[in-house]
Amino acid sequence: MTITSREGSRQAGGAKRPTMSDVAARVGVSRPTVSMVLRGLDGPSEGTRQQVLVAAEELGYAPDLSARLLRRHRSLQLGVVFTMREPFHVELVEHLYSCVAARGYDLALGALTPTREQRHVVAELISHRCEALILLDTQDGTQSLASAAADLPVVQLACPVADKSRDVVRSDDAKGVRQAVDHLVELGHSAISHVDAGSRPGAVERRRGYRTAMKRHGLGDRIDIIRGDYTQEAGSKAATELQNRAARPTAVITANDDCAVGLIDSLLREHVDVPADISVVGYDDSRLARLPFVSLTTVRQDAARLAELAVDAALERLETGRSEAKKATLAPHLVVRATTAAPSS
Amino acid sequence: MTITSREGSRQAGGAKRPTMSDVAARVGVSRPTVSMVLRGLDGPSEGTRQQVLVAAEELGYAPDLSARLLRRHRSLQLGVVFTMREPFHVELVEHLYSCVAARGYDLALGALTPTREQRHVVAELISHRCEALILLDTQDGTQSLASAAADLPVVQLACPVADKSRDVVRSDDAKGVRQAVDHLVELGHSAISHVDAGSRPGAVERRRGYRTAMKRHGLGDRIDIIRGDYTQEAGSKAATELQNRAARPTAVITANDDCAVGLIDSLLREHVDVPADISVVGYDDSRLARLPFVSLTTVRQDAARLAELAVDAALERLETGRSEAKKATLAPHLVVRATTAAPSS
DNA sequence: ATGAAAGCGCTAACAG
DNA sequence: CTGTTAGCGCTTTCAT
Repeated sequence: MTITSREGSRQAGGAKRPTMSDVAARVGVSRPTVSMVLRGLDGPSEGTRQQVLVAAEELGYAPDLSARLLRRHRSLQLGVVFTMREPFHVELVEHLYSCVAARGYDLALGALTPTREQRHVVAELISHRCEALILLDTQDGTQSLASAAADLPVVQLACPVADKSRDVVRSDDAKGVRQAVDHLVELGHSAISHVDAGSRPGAVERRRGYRTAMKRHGLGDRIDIIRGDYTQEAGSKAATELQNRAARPTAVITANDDCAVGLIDSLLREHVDVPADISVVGYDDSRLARLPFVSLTTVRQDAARLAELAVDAALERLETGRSEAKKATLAPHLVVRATTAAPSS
Repeated sequence: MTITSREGSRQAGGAKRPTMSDVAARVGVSRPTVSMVLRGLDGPSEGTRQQVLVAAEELGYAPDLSARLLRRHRSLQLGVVFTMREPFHVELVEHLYSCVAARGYDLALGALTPTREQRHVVAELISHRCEALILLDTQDGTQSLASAAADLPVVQLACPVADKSRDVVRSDDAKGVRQAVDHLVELGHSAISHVDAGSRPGAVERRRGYRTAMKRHGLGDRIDIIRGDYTQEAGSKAATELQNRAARPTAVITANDDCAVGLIDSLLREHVDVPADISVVGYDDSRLARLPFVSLTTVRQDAARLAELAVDAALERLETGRSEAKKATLAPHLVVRATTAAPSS
């Protein structure tokens, strides 16, 4: 076999990638045959199949997904809008990866960063022909999506927003916080504060759950909400605020695990002991909370299950054509570890 | 929705996406004209231009990147292989995003997760026709890339591996650790341990830097390396190991900031004070280290600059056809904060 | 300044 | 079981 001109002019970045025709030519079959072998369809005989696979391997053939997509009108990709800085998002995305893989789809990551806001990220995912969008954050509310993603299934994962037309998969955050309050009250606490997450997604619900639970225990007048965020820094700031007060609460329910850890660390540095001097509850049961030395009492969200439900919701729309919005709410549950104890009287 | 005129059965999702032909038809011009307007090329008159833009907007037209790529033979995408769980990677990726955007390229994220190893991730990026690869991790060494990415420019960012043909952009880790040792020695320490990152990328260099610096200070016989990792958990384990010893070192240089924080927190919980009882140095100067309540003495790597150099290296290969490997090494520098002090007694 | 035609790499539909 | 044909949505080249 003669050397083609292509293989001859091999340069940095210049080497042409082998195409399906190249593989076909090498084996002496037609393109469609190669296509079928590579996609694992049956039809081609075992002999051809082997030859094709060998040839593809030898040539270093890699399928061109763009061309495939163009022809098939299906990208089999789900777009995910998320924040890499948030560990819980990362955890969800990892689960999303395994879910979609098991169902023959793929994930296209659209990371929100300081330089890329939701509007931009969503447009990009749409241009890549994602078939559905899974949002882990709703940065500028629901607005910027309205036009762009009008025709696309959109699932909001763990970020409830008032949009009746959209699928929402989430944990019952109010209930989760209520469990935390119940736990603390049982331990004997009554001065229970809440460090919230301001206007971030989910914060409203957690705040409401806190208020409701406090009132139910007759502690309505002890309600104390400290403005925070889903970050360690916010927890640290909250610690400072607490230290500046005349009277410290005996327990704090934080916005999430990161916030809790920030709070605890700052307190430790000022020799305020957790849980001896103050009890702290996190939220998410992220990897962080489970670390042996953190051992945080926290409200567990089942990330794997949330991811699964979100993927199911998206694929259901795609494959069965469902068009009514579906809301799935999982029950969270409290995981008691080492950061909560009875108040020292 | 009801059945549309042209084709009866639609995929779930309903309305067919408008194509360039639709926009062209609406305005009454040809496809190429629309194409040029949308790409901002000059040629079309100002009148047509406006009409096209309006029509595109009204129809909710979004370009199909796959089709564009197929025709242009350029994806203008750089693939990034990284680990979402590592904060420093996240930081680098955020910088990469702004770098490539400024140069007219885009990023395709390939996240390594427990279910997706490097081999798979790289294959995926290649199938998406990325023009170059930026690796922030070399999970299974350099091997699995050999065949797949033979013809693709590959830049290793902050993960030096012995591959002479590849571009490498990194900090001089050995030097960074040396600065940390120097600092501690100046403070009066001599029992300085190192928690390393085992076989993770970069660990070898940092270990070597530690050894060299210790010897240079005549502390060759005090060399003490504790096996660790780039995680808070590893730091915590190291703390446990230290506590089990007869004599504790007075200072520890950790694998990275996460590891340092894990170490510090575990020590704090056992009422070992940092820096009073033991000094701790991190590595990376990540967001974590800069948090006011952490205020970690650490070795700063210039993430923004590293990202920039990596993108430059990749684009240089693509655009100028450079083919010799290029190694760029930045000088890190020590940032002294609150976790180091003179040894007590 | 604009249009017509060709074709990128692949797969669906049909022929043989 | 395998080959032929056509065309996805876009951009390039060339003609007008």
